[in-house]
Amino acid sequence: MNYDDAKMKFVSTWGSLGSLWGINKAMAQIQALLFISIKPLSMEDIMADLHISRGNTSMNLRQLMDWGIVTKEIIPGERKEYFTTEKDVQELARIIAKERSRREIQPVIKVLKEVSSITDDGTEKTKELIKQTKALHDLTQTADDMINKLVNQKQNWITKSVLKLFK
Amino acid sequence: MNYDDAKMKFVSTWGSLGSLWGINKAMAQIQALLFISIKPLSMEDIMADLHISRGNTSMNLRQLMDWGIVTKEIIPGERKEYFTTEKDVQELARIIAKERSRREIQPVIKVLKEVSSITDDGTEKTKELIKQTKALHDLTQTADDMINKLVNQKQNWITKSVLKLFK
DNA sequence: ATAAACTTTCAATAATTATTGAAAGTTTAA
DNA sequence: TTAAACTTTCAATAATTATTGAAAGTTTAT
Repeated sequence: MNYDDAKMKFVSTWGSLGSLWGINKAMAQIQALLFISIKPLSMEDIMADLHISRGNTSMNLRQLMDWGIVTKEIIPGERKEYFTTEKDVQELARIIAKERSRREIQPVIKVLKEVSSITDDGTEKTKELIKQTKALHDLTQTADDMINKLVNQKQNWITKSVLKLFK
Repeated sequence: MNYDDAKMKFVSTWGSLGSLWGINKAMAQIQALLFISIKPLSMEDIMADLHISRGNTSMNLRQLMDWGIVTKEIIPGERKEYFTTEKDVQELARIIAKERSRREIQPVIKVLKEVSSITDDGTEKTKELIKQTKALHDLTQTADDMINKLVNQKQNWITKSVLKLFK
């Protein structure tokens, strides 16, 4: 496999994986492109490489910046804006996990807490609803805590040492 | 909040959360409904409660069974089929994590390995592609291992003890 | 102040994904 | 074997989500 094939394969795989980390295809592809680029890219560069429109590129770059994954780079003497992505995978994972937690997990935890806190009217179905949503709340909360704590460790040794525990 | 409101809120929240664990809305809602039900439900029950068609119910129940989350229950003397879901959240999490790993993470790991194994032609861009996809491969692999190992522990004490490590 | 170079916005459209409903299929009871 | 009771399938349709492209907006240089 040559460079161009490998690049294409990586970009499109990462793109279709977007759903796994909760973003759309174009957004994931732009990030992938920047991730393996050796220099900042302009909107033109991205449009040409990915064959997507200017509007699409602009909107998705903005979203990536909102996530804190991509930043504008000003190149002196250049009129165009250039973009780069976080290049360190650990840091990337940290940002993504934090954002997903904030955007998706926290709201669900809130609802689960609410639902599991209704007053017990003594009926079996109410008891079951409370019991099950409480269990889900605890699990979600625990998982969320773990993800955040794991991902906040900047050093890799923690990951390794935890892994050892389970080997 | 009364029982019916709480039930509705839970079912619809869990439904819209479907995307987070990679399944569609109806599928997640059916699972949610079964999860808080005190007895197995028939297709009719589910259709009526969720206001969805017979075809939709049938297809999504089949998918939930493929995932291994829902099972058919034969009730003696009854002609209809009844359905139940796994009620233990830990076990539920185990099944879901395992399936997602198998369906989505493994294929990506495979591609990352492939791409990061192209022959180094000495150019800077190839070096960068190899370096970055390798880093992504390692991270994804480590995360996948951790998820699987954590989730395979049936007892909750492991989770608690890991958590303590990071407090 | 003007115009060129560039970016953003957003209504229209395309692509994708979910849902329906009715016909075909299956199982059970008599 | 027939018919009633039930489930599955799948082409048509609806709903949702992503993408385009051109007009409007912004910035910079002269």
